[in-house]
Amino acid sequence: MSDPIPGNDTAATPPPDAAGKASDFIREIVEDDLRTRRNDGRVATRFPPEPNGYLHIGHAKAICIDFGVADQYGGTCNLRYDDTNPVVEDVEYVDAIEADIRWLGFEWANLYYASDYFEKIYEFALLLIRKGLAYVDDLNEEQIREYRGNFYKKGVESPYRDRSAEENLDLFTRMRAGEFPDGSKVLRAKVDLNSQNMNLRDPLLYRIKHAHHHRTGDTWCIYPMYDFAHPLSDAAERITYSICTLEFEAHRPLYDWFIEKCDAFPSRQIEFARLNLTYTVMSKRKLLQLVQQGYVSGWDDPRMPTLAGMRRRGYTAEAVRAFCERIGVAKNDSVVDVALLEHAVRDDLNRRSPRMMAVLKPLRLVIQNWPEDETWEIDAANHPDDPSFGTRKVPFSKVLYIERDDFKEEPQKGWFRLSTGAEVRLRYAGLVRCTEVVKDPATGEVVELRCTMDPESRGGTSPDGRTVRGTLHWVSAAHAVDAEVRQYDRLFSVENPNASDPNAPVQQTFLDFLNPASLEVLSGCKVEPALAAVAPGTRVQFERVGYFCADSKDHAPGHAAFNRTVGLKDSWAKVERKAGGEPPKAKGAVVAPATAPAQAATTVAAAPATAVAARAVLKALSPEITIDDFAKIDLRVGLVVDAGSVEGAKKLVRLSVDVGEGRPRNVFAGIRSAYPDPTVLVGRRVIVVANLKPREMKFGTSEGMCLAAGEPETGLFVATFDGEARPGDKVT
RNA sequence: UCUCCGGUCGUCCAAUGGCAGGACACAGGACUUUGGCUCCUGGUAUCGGGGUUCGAAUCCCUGCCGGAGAACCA
Repeated sequence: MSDPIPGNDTAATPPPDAAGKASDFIREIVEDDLRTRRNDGRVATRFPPEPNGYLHIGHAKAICIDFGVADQYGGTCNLRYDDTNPVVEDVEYVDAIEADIRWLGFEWANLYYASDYFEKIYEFALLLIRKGLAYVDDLNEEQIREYRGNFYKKGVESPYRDRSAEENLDLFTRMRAGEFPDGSKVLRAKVDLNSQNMNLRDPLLYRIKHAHHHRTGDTWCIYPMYDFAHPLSDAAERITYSICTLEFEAHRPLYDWFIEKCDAFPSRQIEFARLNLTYTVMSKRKLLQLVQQGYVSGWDDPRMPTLAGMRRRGYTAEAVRAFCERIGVAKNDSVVDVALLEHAVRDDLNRRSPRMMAVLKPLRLVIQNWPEDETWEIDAANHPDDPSFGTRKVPFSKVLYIERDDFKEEPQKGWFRLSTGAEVRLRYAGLVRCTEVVKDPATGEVVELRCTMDPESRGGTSPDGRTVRGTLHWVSAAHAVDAEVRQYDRLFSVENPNASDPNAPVQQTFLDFLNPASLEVLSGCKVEPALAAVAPGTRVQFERVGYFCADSKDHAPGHAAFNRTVGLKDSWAKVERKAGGEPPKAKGAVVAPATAPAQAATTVAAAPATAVAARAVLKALSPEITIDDFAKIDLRVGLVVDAGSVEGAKKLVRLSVDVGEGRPRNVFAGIRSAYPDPTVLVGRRVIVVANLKPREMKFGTSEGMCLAAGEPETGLFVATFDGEARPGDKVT
């Protein structure tokens, strides 16, 4: 169990009655059934993705459960595409899904499509009609909703509920034959209109969709609903455990109802809590939005939680599987700390990555007592703890590059890297002491360090046994190869990007929490020759920096490109943080141009404007964000011409604001607590952020934001003012 | 307001009427030619109130909190 090597655990089938200690409640159920021979000792599961998106880390959890349970008990797991809704599905995703599952190290016993069973499912529908358990309903969508009632109101029977079996048979056959337009009729099951469980209030079985299906083409114009198709598909494959996520819990009674009434194979549905991760969004809709609107470069952008993205970032399948094991399986809604994922990948990569040296932000260092033209080929170990990784040659010469961050003119307490007069070890090479600092006379910037090397210390230790605590990585300038390094960080800057702040002046979306520093592209990095020569996809530890992999798309001879998978743990950063009393993580930090010699990062407060600018800039696809971008925010005087509350949204106020455009803008603001009667704002002047992309909201489109401020107790007040400023005037 | 599901360290998962344990995170220390790895140490939890019991995280009652539920989505 602790050894998640793909395929390694499939051969060993424990005897069904070997009462192993089940590791979670699902395996407990399976082991109970195995003991009682419930399915003749057979275990069959399935993984049922809908082909309308890429697989993400949440799917990985499901895959590990579905395939893992089958493997562990000598059973089988099928891959079955849940393709019952032709309008949202796309073949593009099918290949990607299969590649991702295989990458994780699983192989399906059979590959099916729910659409393979359309004919069978249709037969079951006829059976239910004959049994008087299904009827064709002519009510339209809205009427059905109306008749169905709600949590507090019982359902009312449709006037078509008592059609005879003959009439239903005739109508349903003609539905299939294409005699009726979309939406004109549906087939419904006759279950229980009084149930508190809405799923049982005569659920839909079939709807008419004259749509082309990616597999069945135009054969069908009626398509079964998930609730009907799923149990019957499971039955067709004689699935013993239909494992799914918690939101299907309320569907289980219906699942069982169909099995009973159709006399189908009784698969058992078991629900577990889906995976949530801090600093991550997992919904397909949101991931699709990030891709389609260009906030990321694609489904395989290394910042995406998709398996394709994680793979490109350098994650290993073993790390993902180890993570899935660590998080466990339960029914509690939970949010897993992304640090656990990061730990899993560090843990795996530490064992399996060769070490190499790369300098990300180079600073010249000259060894003054080293001969001008002498190159020393050092044999360096590729792994400090595992000799089987072997050694490589690393060239050393008079002029080197070290990391700019490894030198400080005025070191603070505890600093044991380089500073004026200090001695450090150059990894594998020897001990050097800094004797001189060369600065650019114009800017004062440090441009070069001059050092002397202790000739006795070749290799790294000195015969007198003195301790030198600092060890730096370096690259020989004459031999260095230039590389591009993409430093990836969390895509979102808040733990929960799904939750908007109720006090925010305008309702926020997850896009407002995008981390503007999620990608920092460094060019002109210096790497040792052996590193530039690795194949795309190769994973390496840059000593003292982090785990990186050569990009699978962009890394090529003549253009070295590496992605940071995850940084090394950095206990010095912790010390600095504590000393500085700074917050744990610089949030909303603005990234200086990557090529700039000094890092002129500016930190700004996490105000809405920041998020907006961050969005705009990310959208522009530039990794380089400057303070200038914030100057682009367009503030205008607005005159409130109408104001009112918003039906169904306690915190929102709808404002109609004249900003001198001939047509007033619609603006929603979460300021209701401060303005129980929003009409007091009519006639007031406010400050509007005018150059925002209109935001689609549940209640309408918001075409701007109003500047506001306030205390938690009082709620947010809109900044208003009187005077002669005209609507549309620029505010500076 | 109704129904269902859930509530254990900061986070995730165990303990299935009998010593509340592990991992991550955090804090301290040892070691170190990566401020990495490894090792040692530490703190921190049973949602509240009643009840049953020799004994309750576990069973019962009740309150509170969180999630899900009224798509011709899955």
